[in-house]
Amino acid sequence: MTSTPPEPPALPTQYLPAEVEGPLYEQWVERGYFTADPSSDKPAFSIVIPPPNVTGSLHIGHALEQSMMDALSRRARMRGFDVLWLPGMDHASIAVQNLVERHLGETEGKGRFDYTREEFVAKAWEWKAEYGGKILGQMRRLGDGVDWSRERFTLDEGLSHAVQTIFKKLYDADLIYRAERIINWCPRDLTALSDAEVDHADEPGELVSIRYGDGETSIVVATTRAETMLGDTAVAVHPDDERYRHLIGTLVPLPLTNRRIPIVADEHVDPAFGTGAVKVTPAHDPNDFEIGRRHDLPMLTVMDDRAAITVPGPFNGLDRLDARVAIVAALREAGRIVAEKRPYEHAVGHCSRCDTVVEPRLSLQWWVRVETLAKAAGDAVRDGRVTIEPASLAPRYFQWVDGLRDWCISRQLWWGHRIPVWYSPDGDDACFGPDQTPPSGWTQDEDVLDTWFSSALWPFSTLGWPEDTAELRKYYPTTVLVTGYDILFFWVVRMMLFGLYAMEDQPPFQTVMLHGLVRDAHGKKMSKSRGNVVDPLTWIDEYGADAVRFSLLQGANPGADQAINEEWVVGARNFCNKLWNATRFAMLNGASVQGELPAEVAGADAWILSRLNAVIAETDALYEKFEFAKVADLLYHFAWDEVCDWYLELAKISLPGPGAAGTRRVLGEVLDTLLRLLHPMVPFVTETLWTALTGAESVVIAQWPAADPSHVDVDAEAQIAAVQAVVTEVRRFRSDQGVKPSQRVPARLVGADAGEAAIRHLLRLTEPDGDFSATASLTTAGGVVVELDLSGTIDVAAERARLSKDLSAAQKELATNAAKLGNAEFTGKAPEAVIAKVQARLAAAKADLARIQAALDALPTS
RNA sequence: GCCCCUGUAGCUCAGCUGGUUAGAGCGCCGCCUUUACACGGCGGAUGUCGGCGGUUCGAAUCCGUCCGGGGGCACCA
Repeated sequence: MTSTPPEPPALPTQYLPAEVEGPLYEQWVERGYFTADPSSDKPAFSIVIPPPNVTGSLHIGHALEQSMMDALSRRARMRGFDVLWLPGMDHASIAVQNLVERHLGETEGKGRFDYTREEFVAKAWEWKAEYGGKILGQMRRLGDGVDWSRERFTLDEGLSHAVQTIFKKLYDADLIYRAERIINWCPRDLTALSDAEVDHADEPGELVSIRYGDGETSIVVATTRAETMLGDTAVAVHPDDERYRHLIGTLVPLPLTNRRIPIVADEHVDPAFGTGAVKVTPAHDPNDFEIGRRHDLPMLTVMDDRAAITVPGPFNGLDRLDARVAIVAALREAGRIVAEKRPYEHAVGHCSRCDTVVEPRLSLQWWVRVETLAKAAGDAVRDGRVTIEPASLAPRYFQWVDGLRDWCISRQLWWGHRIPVWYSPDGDDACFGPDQTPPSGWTQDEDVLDTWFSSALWPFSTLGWPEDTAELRKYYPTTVLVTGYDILFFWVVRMMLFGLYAMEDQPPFQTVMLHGLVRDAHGKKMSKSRGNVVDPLTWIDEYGADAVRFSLLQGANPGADQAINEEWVVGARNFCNKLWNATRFAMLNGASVQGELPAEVAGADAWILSRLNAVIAETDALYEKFEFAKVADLLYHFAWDEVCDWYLELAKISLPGPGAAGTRRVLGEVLDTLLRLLHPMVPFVTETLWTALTGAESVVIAQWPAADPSHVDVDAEAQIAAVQAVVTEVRRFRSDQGVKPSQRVPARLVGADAGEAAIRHLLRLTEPDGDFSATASLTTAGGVVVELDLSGTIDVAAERARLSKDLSAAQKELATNAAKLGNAEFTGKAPEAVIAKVQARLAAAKADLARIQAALDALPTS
């Protein structure tokens, strides 16, 4: 596809991302670069995107996560894989329903129950069409190379089919069941929640001790939820508790009611806590529910679904919090309050969606029986079929998966996958698969499934399961899952449960790569209330997508949180500009990318090819471990320090000379390779530059660089290292002496050998002329002597300070190493190589010391 | 209560299996219109590696302990 090498377009002196990004992205998509091809012979590399909420917009965490996935998949494509990066969105049941409700309240002034179910769901789809999916456009801004032809939505027909299929499969296997249990109920959203959807927070409440009964047979209980006493059906004590043994089996009158409740013995009670006696409200507390089951106690529900009291009498209709105050007041008046502790810090569960205090409530719901599924999910990681990166986060996975309790999957909502169970007029129930028709007269269960139920199927439902598709065969199990450690439980564990079950024990992914949270410049969590949330899109607008991507990847150490700040992005933008100008320089100087490399390379050319080879190998090794930060750091410093600061400067010597053709070819090779290495991280600027440099179609489909060990050149590396040492040292001298960088200084060099031309060029040293008089002589670290004619303008004090500093460093070095070698324990026990190294350092220190001392002695005494 | 992570330069972080004068980015100081780039170049300063103790010839790195941050799980009547 290469066209004839074009005339090098005149690049402006600055990279302007806004002008190239949009058109480039559209071009990539149109050319089908991101479209997977299951029929190709190439091996598969697949990633499914963690589906963002259809309501969502791109936040900085997405930007990080997607930058990682894009880098991995772009690199895989260049390495010759058939890449599928599958995009899509989650229907986000509760979140969307709440948004749509609010929207309808604002636009039509109506509430949810003013609509029929069908009307409401239709409104939700309208809402989705109009406002949903904003994030998809933003992903394009970031440059995500996803396969848009395979975009999925969790409420799509195909995915719904998958949901119904697996529900039936689990139902038939008795792994889904319906039962009345204590669930987490949100009195605002009017739905059940899973344990994972409840956030616990310590809050100041009250601990009230209440005396039940009178005299010898009375018993004092402590509670933070006095209002639930109306539903008490027992008092429990520990069976071994001597204080209460005589009361076990007796009945005690329940205050404010005319009921008498039994005192029961239960191991669950901690005799050391409070009074050692617990009021038991089986219908409003999970532990009490268990006690109630063990003792066959009545389960008395005393609140409605909005958490208002339903017991006839003075408290009827009161909200639970008002009821708490009223009931404590009534008990106090009745002389039943023994103690009150206020504030009393204790954990309270909140709805993760709307922050309302969750009400534990006895309720008939659908559940997934997780025991065998969770065992399989744990084993898949234990036996190495799935790797968790970084390994340090594996314990957290096991903490979740090994302690998993049955999962409440039904939600009293309308937006979502409706439970595929129907009831006969006689009350029988049956589950029907997607291809089955329930008998007429049967009615479907009213509830929908937890959003995470369909997300759990994502790695295979998106590939066509339960149909036996080419996609499913080729891309499952997916290669790697990239997601935040904060979502391990919500999503990763559940994909493992269902993936292993549905796909014949094949896990949904081979590796789970967990990243951390993006925090603000000071490592603080971003939140609206703190006001420290940053919008990646404003940064993309200002600095370009590549700058945002690169700055995020620069901080991305596996599993660790990272800070981000606008200054980081500026730095990354500057880096892109550096690449821009390096390529611009190369093109202005006739860099060539065609044909073989010169057979003989020497000096800087040999050195940079040797370094390039090492950098390729290192980059590959780091990518295998998902060390994005280290890849970014490596390429940043190679590009900036070695290529730009040294190689380009050195190349300026030979470019006009007789070796120009060879250097032009090496220069082209270096830039070509560097741009390919960087493309997965900074796709736009590399595409712009690489196509301009090479005239080829696109770096997106270019080949990933391969290390070539034949380029290793130890001598050239040593030669350039020596040049760098001499140049740095003389520059420092010049700087200390106040000699301007541009000033040319006559000089005589001794011992510089092949490096002399380079040293002269970089230091702007001219050949000694007729009246050359060495007024300064520097013997540098490599033994190279540089004599300079500064016409007697040496600043002796500055020079003495400089040399004295070097002298003390050398003395310290000498002493450290001499001490080591003088230690028989060290020489006796340390490995050969370490001793040799110390000896070499000692010798070098001695030489330095002599050299510096001589220079000091040569200074005129002022 | 159990478990995990973490404390390194002003800030944010690398330094894994112990062995150069402990590094980077940003910031800071000085010099510079040197013909790719001032979104730049060159030079420079800055750390008793949280404290104490131990293992070792040798500890930022391993062990113990204490102090300080962050997080997960369970319980919280």
